[in-house]
Amino acid sequence: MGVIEKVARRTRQAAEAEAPLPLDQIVMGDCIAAMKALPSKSVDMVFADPPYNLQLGGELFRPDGSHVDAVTDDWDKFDTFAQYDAFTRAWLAEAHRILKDDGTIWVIGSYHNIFRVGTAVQDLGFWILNDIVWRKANPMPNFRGTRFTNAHETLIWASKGEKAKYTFNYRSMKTLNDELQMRSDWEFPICGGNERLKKGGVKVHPTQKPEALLYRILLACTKPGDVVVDPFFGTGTTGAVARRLGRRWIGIERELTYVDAAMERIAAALPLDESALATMQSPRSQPKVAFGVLVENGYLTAGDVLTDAKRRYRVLVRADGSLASECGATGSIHKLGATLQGAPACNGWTFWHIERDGVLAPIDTLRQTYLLATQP
Amino acid sequence: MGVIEKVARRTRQAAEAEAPLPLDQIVMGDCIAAMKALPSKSVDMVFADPPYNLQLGGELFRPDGSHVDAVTDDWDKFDTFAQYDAFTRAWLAEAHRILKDDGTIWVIGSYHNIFRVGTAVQDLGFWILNDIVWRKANPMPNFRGTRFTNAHETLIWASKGEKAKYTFNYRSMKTLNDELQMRSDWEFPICGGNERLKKGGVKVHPTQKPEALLYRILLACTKPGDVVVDPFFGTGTTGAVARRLGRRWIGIERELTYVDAAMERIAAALPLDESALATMQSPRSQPKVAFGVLVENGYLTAGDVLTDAKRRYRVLVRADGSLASECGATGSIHKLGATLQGAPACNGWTFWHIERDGVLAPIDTLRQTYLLATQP
DNA sequence: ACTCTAGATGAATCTCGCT
DNA sequence: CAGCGAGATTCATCTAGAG
Repeated sequence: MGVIEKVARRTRQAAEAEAPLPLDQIVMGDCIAAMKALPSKSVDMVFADPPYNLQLGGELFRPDGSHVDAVTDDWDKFDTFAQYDAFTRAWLAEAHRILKDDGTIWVIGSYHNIFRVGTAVQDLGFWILNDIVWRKANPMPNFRGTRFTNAHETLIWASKGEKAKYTFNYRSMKTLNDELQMRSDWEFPICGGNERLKKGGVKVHPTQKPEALLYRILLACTKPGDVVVDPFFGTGTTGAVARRLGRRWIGIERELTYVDAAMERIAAALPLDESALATMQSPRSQPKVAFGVLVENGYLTAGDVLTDAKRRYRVLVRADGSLASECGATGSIHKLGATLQGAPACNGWTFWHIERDGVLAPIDTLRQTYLLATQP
Repeated sequence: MGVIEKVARRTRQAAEAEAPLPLDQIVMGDCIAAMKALPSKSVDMVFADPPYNLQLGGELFRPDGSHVDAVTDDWDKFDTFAQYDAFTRAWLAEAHRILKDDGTIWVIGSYHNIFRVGTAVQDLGFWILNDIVWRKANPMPNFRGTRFTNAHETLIWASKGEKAKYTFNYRSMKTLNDELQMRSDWEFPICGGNERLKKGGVKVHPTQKPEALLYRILLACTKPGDVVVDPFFGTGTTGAVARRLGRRWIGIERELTYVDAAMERIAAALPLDESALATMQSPRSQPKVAFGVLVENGYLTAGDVLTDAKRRYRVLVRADGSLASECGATGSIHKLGATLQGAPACNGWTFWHIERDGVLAPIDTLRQTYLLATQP
């Protein structure tokens, strides 16, 4: 190491010692440059909600003709995967540097970007602890019927390295989950209602995250007084939740509109009210079982014959859980029951029966058997 | 049949005879070499359950210590991930080659490998259609309480390219899910009970996948008779389900123990008969009925009045099956519906209604009636 | 004040076949 | 290959306004 490097190094160390962390503040500017200004090994968590690189095509309309408001912001535009990867690795490298050795990072994304983010996370030496699935209670449907409803997003939780220590408040999570271990799949509604920031009736940010999500993350993986950095601060969900939970925060954001909204929001951050707390509870897995699930799991087999209690109607179970009558009519258990009876509606679970061991039993008993076998 | 056709046909048969697909067979050996022996663009789906690279932590990484040169350490990590990546890209490239242009690939993995797999999938030109989460109803708990219970695995579904066509049986999936769109999060129990293959009380394969998972995948994304290749066949879940559902399969596997177990298992899998195999069809694949045909056949008469459900618009049916509004606008049922609403598009079948016996019903019901009356 | 209904909307890689 | 036209396609939740 030459003299110049030595001097430069000493100067930088001195500068770091002098520069205090901009705690509970928003730093305006590019996230990579802003993180470079923070000292090494100085923060306890990085929570990042980077651009997803959606690559959307043309306009999309709902079946009722209304227009879908897509994410068309410039900050989500990248020309190539290589460009997105370079950006990802640059900000992740800075995140790694500013984290204390026992700090952790959280990143959220969708299938558009999360695989590239995860690969970069591993390549930079982070050690993945869990991937977490946010199951959306109310996702936007797939309006054209071309794919499965995109009903979840993925989060990655990683420590600084394989042997690194990290904070995990196991008891808090177990308590939050009715004395069952917290699983890697979490269900929350998307951000809406009063929580969704609006200005003039228009949403301020296209992708505001629910506070319940950040609440669980900060509660699980930080201690009171810990410092959380959010390099893509947006409208400041991380800051608002951190303040409520007694954590310190640093936000980095380029857009003035978002910064203004975030400042106002965090200043007003009130203790979580009861309705918000209610959404924190992990809902018991839904007792609802679709008829098709029984076919998939072998409780019924395609080809089985169902009848009503008086054996007036006779139908065949098909591979996809639809029923087919001898007269050619087909449909779900409810629809076909209604059609054959000429009724407006029908509860297929109690209407249709299957003969087992000479006894005619409603198919609802099969559902009960399935639930008993799979519910904890 | 003319001479030319006969010759062409014989030549094609000869070509196929030289390199026939090993349908409904297990090919023993390395998956990359075995796929290389298959012709290009010859199969409809690849389902892959590759090694999860779980050994990365113990065997491929050096322990983290201050005495180890940081640069060398990073190099080492990159090198070992590179090995897994090279293997992944090699078999994915072969999968891409053997797939027909309208074929799709499914890959399952966990956080240990799925990010690397997903990145490779994208880099090879595949176009991700969905990522699917398999929520385990009964996952293994995290015994040491150090992380969230790892309660899911991730699947990637991708077409050969952005503009590629693919099979998605939307109606079947909606029926299977009680008339709601099938979401990207699926819940199944892990493979156990009678389904779990055992020999001498010990499980034959450590990661046998549940048949219900493959059942949904094959039902959703293949047609009867389609060919599915599984390059990591294991104990043959893919083959067993494919046989039951009337799909053809090709398994590739190195371990003799697994091959033996798979052969026995698949032989015992009973194919469903044709009527049970039938599924709900999308309207697109049903015979098309032009609106004019209903007029021609007296299901509607020129001069009949149609309105929308709320009776905001009122139009007259004309002899050629076009509609005429009081304001002078005319057009097909779709076009006029769109014009009057000022919408970009409109489904006239569900938009326009006719009053019969005091009840307002969509004209689509007339089409259903016509189809029932005329279909064999 | 409360109920009911109609309308709006959310990180979305969202048609197909013929000319 | 671009353009055009037929016709297929949505779930949970919140808000506003009517009753």
